[in-house]
Amino acid sequence: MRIIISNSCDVPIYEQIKQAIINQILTGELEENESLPSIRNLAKDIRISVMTIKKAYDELEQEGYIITRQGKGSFVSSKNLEFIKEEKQKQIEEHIFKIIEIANQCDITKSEIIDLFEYIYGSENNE
Amino acid sequence: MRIIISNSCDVPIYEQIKQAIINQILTGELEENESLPSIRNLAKDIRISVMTIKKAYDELEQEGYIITRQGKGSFVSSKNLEFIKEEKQKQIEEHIFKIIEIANQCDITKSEIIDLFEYIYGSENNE
DNA sequence: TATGCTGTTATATACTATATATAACAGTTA
DNA sequence: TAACTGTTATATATAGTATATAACAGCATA
Repeated sequence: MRIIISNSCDVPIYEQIKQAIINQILTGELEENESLPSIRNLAKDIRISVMTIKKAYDELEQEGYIITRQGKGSFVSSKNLEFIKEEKQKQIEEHIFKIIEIANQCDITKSEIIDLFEYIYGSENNE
Repeated sequence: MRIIISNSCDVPIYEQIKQAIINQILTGELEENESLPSIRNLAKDIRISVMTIKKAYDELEQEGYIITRQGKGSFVSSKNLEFIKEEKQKQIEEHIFKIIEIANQCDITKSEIIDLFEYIYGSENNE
């Protein structure tokens, strides 16, 4: 499993691990029911405490991304694609909230934001 | 000075103070060269330690929003508002890049994003 | 110059989140 | 039984946040 941890970053290690795994689930790099590395192995791999991995896995389970069984291991939970799309839409909504918050601070108008979006979208997607 | 602090929020108090003051500068509620409340008065007003106010003011000075002089007080720096607006626009661009990245992962279309934006913008701004 | 404002610095304490290490415990499978 | 899984408990360390207090220093003015 490819997970890169930054110690200089102010995001907690367990959070970085969570995000890396969520990302791999959402992109399909990790498939439904696929087993995750054991907490001990992953801890050894990326030279992190077992407890830190456990904390990441615990939160992933609580949020419904994985299922953990004592003695067996952890597995990507079998969720439908619609759920994943909803999760992504929530992420987009978070960014939109932040954009509106910033725009309200400095009189940037709705149409200015849409223009900016259209411009960036166009150059990103070669339209 | 109207500053509302939430203790239940996970954003540090000094950060909430910073954001409140930046907001007031950007909206013009605090004008250039206007004096800010003294750290002791503000601390008393909102029932917060002087040191916490100082930390907020220190960071505001480091980021160029205010100027502090021992014995005199703190003042809104006479900074080009256009510069600040450009900084904010860069922040918005970063969010747009991330939105497009997420959208490309799961076939969310440009018009779906714009619809979502219009919807959220409308409910946030009571249009 | 004395008073009363400013901000500054240093010290001590406290709580929480994060991260580590270690050991013992418990479930699963071969 | 052996060798994997995860779980729980304990202890320790560090950093960030927040508080309280006291002493120090600059500025303005009566």
